[in-house]
Amino acid sequence: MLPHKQIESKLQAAVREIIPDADVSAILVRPCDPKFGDYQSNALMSLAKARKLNPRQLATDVLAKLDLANICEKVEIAGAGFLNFRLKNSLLVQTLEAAARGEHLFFSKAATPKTIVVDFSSPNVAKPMHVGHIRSTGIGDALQRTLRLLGHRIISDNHIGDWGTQFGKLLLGWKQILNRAELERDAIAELERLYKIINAECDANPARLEEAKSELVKLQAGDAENISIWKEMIRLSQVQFDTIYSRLGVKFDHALGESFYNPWLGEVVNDLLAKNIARESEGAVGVFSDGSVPPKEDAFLVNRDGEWIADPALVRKSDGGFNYTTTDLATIDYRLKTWLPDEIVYVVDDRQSGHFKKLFLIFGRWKKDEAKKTKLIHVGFGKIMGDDGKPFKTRSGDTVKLGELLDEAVERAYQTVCEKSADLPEAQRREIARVIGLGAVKYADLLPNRQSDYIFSWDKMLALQGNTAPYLVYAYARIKSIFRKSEGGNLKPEIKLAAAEELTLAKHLLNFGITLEAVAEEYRPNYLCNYLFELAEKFSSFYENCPVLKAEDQATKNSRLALCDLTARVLKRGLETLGIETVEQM
RNA sequence: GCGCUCGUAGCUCAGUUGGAUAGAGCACCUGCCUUCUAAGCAGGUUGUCGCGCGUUCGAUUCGCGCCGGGCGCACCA
Repeated sequence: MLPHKQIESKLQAAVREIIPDADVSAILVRPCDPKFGDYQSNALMSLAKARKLNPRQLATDVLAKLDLANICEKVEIAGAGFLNFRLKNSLLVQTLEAAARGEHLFFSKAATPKTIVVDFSSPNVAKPMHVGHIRSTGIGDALQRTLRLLGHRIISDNHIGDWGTQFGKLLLGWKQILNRAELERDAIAELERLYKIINAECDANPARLEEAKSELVKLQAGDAENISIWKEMIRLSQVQFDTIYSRLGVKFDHALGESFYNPWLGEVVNDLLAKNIARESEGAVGVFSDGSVPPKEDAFLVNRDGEWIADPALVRKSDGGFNYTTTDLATIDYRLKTWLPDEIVYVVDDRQSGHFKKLFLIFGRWKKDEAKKTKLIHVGFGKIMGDDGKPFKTRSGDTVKLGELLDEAVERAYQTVCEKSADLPEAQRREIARVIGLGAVKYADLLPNRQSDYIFSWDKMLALQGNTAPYLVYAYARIKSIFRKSEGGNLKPEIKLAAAEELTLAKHLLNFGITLEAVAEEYRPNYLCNYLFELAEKFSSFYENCPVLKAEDQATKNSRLALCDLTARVLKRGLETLGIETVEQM
């Protein structure tokens, strides 16, 4: 058991002795400012407050029952009732040596593994993946990797947009203005061209819109020609998706698109109607307020000029077509029946928070018992803005295509590799540029808190200095360079810590697991970014001040080599968890 | 109008049950490559945490009000 878990567990036991009925699940310890110690707990102050006790007295009482022999130095009560813990050097060394022997890597698997469906990326058929997709794809992938690492059973599912009204227009375009040669050359660009032209025509001309609708109706009715064209569009899009995902190293267990759920949509609506959850209104079918909460908190009401009016979620349009709420309900139902998950996590733009709020409420009304067993979670994220504060576009007003962004990143990285490492063979420089360029883009997107909008900047996203992926990979490559020069020999799992930089680095290694748990708990990969950046910083400082291969004696050299190796392993594993590769040399 | 969300250093952003003297990167200045990769290290400068009130031993964090930005508000997803 990792030291902080031991402290926590002993602390909880001590609290239980003083206050037998206390809920000790919130009694936690956290890494803290080194001037106070290695770990801190402020939990006793909250507990004292809730029970109207004197916090310092409570801390004193708990401390009297707290036996941390062999774990910590003398525990101190500070301030209003903080407990400050300083690890015994012997335990720190033991923990590192166990890691050096391969017994752990500073994290432990979840005590109760959960089954979690992670729904992310969800690109649309016949449209190019653009810069916005980096968010859902990168965050979703980092989360599935983190949860898997912690021992959960993950089912990742790409809910591809392969159905919907846009296909009416696409079919019309395909039949009337398709350029076969262009389709061969760049299928997605050609499909996008078709859509833009027909869409503009439909806006201007109602007759054109009717034509498109009629193509859609034929598709929905199973018309053989339209089905065949539709399938071809999906196939062409899938080629694009596969190319991008392969470059990004993103894998899904399933890619059940919206169309997969078509067979059940009618049943869903009928069932909702039969159970009086939905009702007809103006020819459509929708789910309305059930009056169970005050209007202000009611997701199905909206205030217009002082009056509360219905804001339903439609599940069937007046023309008989279905809405995405219907598809999403069928999807939840399918996932629950198929995988029995404890959670379903949706990594989707925050602008859809209203949709998910309603969706989850409707599902709760529709399938009460199943809904109780499964947590439905919307992990939202902010928009990517241009430097004018508006949604990010290229100078010509187009969205930035993801493939082109990745190309640019790799190209910029290549320029730098050629400057810094001109002596490496070209193939190796290309490979380094690929890893660094893609890593820079992913890391720049994962670093900000996912909820905030951020301003896109080529220079920032492709930056190779500062708090970036290249900095982290560079730290890794420097360690690997040491080992290339260490002339073999087996690593000895014997650690001794003397220099301040060694201690700082060693203690930071121990916090890898806490960080992973925080990422999983709040679905925030940026915690891991910051942890790894700090690790690289602490390593760099160690590297400057503590010679490894030229250490003063053999024992120190062995110990430092072991520290280097552990740092490299955590960096590699951590970056891998963010979906970022490493190189041995750069 | 109503709801959601955001407002932290010159710029871009962090800030983990409310917690100790609010941090990082970029930019700017000063040092450091005849010792393991200078994509680096060491140090320096920068704040009414939008404003006000409240809860609390303690508020960037919670509540209320105001100001300012963004998003959403029935047959697109």
